[in-house]
Amino acid sequence: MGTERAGSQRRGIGVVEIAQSLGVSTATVSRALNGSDKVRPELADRIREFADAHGYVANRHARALSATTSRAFIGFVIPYVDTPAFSTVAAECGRRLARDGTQLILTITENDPERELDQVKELRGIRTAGIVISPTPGILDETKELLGSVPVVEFHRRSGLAIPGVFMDDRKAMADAFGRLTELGHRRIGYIGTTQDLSNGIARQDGIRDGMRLAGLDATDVPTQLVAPVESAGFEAATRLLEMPDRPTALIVGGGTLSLGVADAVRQSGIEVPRDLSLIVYGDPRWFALHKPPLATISAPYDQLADHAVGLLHDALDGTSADGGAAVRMITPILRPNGSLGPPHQHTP
Amino acid sequence: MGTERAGSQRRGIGVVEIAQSLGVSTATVSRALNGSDKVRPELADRIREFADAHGYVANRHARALSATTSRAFIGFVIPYVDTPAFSTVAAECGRRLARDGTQLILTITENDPERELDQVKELRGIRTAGIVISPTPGILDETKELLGSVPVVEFHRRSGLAIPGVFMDDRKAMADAFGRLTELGHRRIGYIGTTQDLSNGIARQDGIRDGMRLAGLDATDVPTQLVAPVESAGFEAATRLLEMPDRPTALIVGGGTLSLGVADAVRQSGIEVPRDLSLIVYGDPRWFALHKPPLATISAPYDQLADHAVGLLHDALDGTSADGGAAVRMITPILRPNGSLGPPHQHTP
DNA sequence: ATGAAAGCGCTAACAA
DNA sequence: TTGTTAGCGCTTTCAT
Repeated sequence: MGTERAGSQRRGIGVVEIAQSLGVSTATVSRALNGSDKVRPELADRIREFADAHGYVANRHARALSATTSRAFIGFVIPYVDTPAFSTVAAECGRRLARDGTQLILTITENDPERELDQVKELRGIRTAGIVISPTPGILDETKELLGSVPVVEFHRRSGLAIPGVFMDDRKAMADAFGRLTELGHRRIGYIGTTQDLSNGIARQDGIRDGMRLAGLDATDVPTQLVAPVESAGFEAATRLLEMPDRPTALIVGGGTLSLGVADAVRQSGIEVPRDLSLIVYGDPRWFALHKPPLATISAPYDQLADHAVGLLHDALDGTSADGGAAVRMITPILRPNGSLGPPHQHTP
Repeated sequence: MGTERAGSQRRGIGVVEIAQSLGVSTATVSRALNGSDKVRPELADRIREFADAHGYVANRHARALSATTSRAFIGFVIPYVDTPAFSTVAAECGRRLARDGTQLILTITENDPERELDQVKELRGIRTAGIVISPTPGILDETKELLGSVPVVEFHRRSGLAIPGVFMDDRKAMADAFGRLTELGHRRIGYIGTTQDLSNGIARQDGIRDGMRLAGLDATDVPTQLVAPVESAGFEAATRLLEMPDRPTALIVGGGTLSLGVADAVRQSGIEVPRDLSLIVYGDPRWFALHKPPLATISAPYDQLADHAVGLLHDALDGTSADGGAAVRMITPILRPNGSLGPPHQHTP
């Protein structure tokens, strides 16, 4: 109590202690520890050994403060961490960056532009070498300004800035899915998606429109429900569509969380899938494999996205990319057909 | 090209610039910015205004380097970020800590003790004020040593160190679930869980044993499969149990990922639930609501766990807790009965 | 190949 | 209440 902790090391050793113990200068120690080739190999080894033996851990703050050009940290800004679309990408990027000794700093905005601004400020305070971000729909101008001054890569959502990014080609994916249904003969197809605020909501609806056009259908053939991206909203939207007098013979859902609610509504309605209704949902196929029958899903290969994100980030850090043309890469989600797909059933009028 | 970026601020301003512009000392600026009450309010306001207007962001590294006692960072070490058991807790803790201006640094071990050691070292290098960790089963001695010298809170898994922690009382939860089945009349109950390596695997199996004892059953009544915590293993384990000549009338699963595989196997087996088999799985009820019928789940209230973790962390940081008795808090997962539960069906011998 | 010394941007004694 | 002056622990010229 109150007595200093006995023993050799109170708070770990630093370069000075190492230098003194070995009778060299701190400069030499620093060079050896950073693998400079300008140190006698034998000496360097001795220094590293000593450091290891004494559990030396470099103070990141000191290092970052003196060395202006450090890739010690990368900021990662996402709306949620409990959504696979974001968490999977975060995990993958973290893994890949760890190889270079770069530490990922994860921050969560919960789609709040104010929090987003705070986070980005904070990251600038940490002097992260770069930022990977999935911006909030209402991103603040001040945030944009801040982002303008560091290497940035965005994913899933667009900020409107001319910066490199990786995105899901949801438009194409939805058009493909729609096409699959029309090929099966469906002419009345319900769509449940998210509202326009969310940029992928737009793309997905655009995809549906593309599909309609291609099949020669118009808006009256495709009853649409745009709702908030929550489970209950999906449930209600599906219920509304299924209670229509002239109800659709197929349903496409444009959102992972929505899909859970929709699947539940379909189940409770007692409508038989795929005999009386074909169903394509959006999200992780593993989840929807539980459904009876297993549901056809549009699923996104997040690891690919992470790959590209890290690649673009490296380009941005190295200043490889041309200033003018911000690289944009698209990943196309995969349609996995399953037991929930079939031709429309002619029910008696 | 090559020309310095024109304009007033190259890399943002610092305390010196503010001090010079306002004709005060850096100390005064620092005090004003940190809300010290020893600055003339009017002056303080003027300083803060100026700082805001010029987009001042404190350099965290400099701050951390000079101020030894800072709560700027908390390290968070978990095996996976794409598993709700960890990601949900991380998100909650992050949210709660953000209120105090504490930044959470998330690191992923993937259950690799070497990576864990690296991460913890790294966190020490960042001089995080504390660490919240869900240790790997094979945690290294060196890691333990490092953890001994900072405020630490563990959750979900135990390191064996005498440090505060929050855990799920899986033992009790499993015993309760088992009890529910025996109350319904089941005398032959299959258990599918994870191997002993994972500390919660042990607790869950212990719970099953408690339930057996209470119901007067012995090991031969409870065919058990201990497997790796992956979906396919769950599928295979369930298949094995369901193909037994004297097959169980009920099944309990002790793991979220396992449960997905088990549910799938049950579906494919064609066995009718709950008529010929009662089923209790572990995990998020939303997932298993998709099943037909919706499955009874044992689900863990992760937000509560996060609450306690943050609480314990604060205690540890404040040195509130007595050195000897490391606080341990238990959270009991909730059994949500559902359509998958019923009395055993007497099938002809 | 090595050392001496000057910072990086901030906070914290100690003076005034 | 404000200013002066040291550092925090490291990297990095510039000498040697």
